[in-house]
Amino acid sequence: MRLSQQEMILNHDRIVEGASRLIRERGIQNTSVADAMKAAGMTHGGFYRHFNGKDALLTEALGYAFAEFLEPLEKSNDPQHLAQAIRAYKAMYVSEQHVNHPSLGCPMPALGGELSRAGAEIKEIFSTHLNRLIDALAQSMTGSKNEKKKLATRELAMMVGAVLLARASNAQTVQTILEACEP
Amino acid sequence: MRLSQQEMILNHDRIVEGASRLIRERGIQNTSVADAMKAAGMTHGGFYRHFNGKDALLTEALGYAFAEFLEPLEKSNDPQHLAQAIRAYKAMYVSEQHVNHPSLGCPMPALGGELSRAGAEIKEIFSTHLNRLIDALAQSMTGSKNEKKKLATRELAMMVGAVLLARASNAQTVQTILEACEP
DNA sequence: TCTAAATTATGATGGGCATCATCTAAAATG
DNA sequence: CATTTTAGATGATGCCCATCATAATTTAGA
Repeated sequence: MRLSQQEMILNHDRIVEGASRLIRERGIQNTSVADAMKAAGMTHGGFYRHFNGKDALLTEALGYAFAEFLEPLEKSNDPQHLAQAIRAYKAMYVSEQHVNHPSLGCPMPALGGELSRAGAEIKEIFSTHLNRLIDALAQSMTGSKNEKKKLATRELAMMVGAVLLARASNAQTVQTILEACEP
Repeated sequence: MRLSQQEMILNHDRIVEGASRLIRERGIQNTSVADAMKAAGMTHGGFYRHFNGKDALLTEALGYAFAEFLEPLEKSNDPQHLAQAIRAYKAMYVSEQHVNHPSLGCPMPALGGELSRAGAEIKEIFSTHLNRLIDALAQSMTGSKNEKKKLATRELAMMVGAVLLARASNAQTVQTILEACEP
């Protein structure tokens, strides 16, 4: 059954990518090792050839989820269209699409609760990517450097909170939250 | 072992209150029926005399947590000191104390993630209390009735997001979030 | 006082989970 | 081409949990 090294790397990546979707969709605790392996088309047995344990998978999957979700924002290096890209990104964030499809969405509202009880390493990863997102959003703010970062932090907190609240609310309340918190 | 009806009601309330603390501290899934009973000074056996199952306890505990957390805000009926009470409430919300002590804090950042996967009944309870909190905060806003509610919703989303992000962040990032999101 | 009802404790059951030992067959290596 | 290495499959182990049946014991009521 042995695979080539290339195929093993592909499998590894498929496990991480699938796990990043599953944990955003169902939560970390509701995603078993067997679930993650099945999503990659394998059985649970080979898992420990790829990762030391579930925590190691979580670390990689969290990083992947952030990278995937931040990519469209950080890709737009063109200062011409930066403002427009940020506007579109915010609108996407505070949208019914995002509320209803966490598996491809932001890891922060989806996993924040569980990660609050995680270890220092995970919190470090979380903080790093959070600050990356804040810095990206700050580019479209006005004021001093500190002021821009502050405004971006406030707005991001609002967007994260809006998605979190909307996901736990009934349909009617979802609408009022999204309308109130549109960028 | 039979207790008086009074004592049974007291026991029931103690289970609910303890559970509301445990689930905010550890999460719903990390709080077992046995944990909740032990917190009330009992063993797990008698649980099903009080509740149909874990879901029934969750329903009551969530309602209790909201009631307890909203009480200090809604208690201040005096329009004289209302503005001051709301100011103090917001400051308490976006504080290191609140970030570090979820067991007595707001259920929304603590449980939002898990509740997003809960059933309609739970989401109804969540929405009801969320709207109560929004209405309370809206009293200190200016503008039309709709505008006031909108502003309160935005600010509450920001506060909830700030606490959620801070709890999953490293110590340094906690500070920048709290400073940026202070009311 | 004595019987019956009811609350809590004890213990069992069945299911899910993370982890690991072992097996297999195919790729690396020489 | 022969041997070694190893990715993944199978299956077992031990733990935790929700739920429930039954036992023990005390209050409520006759």
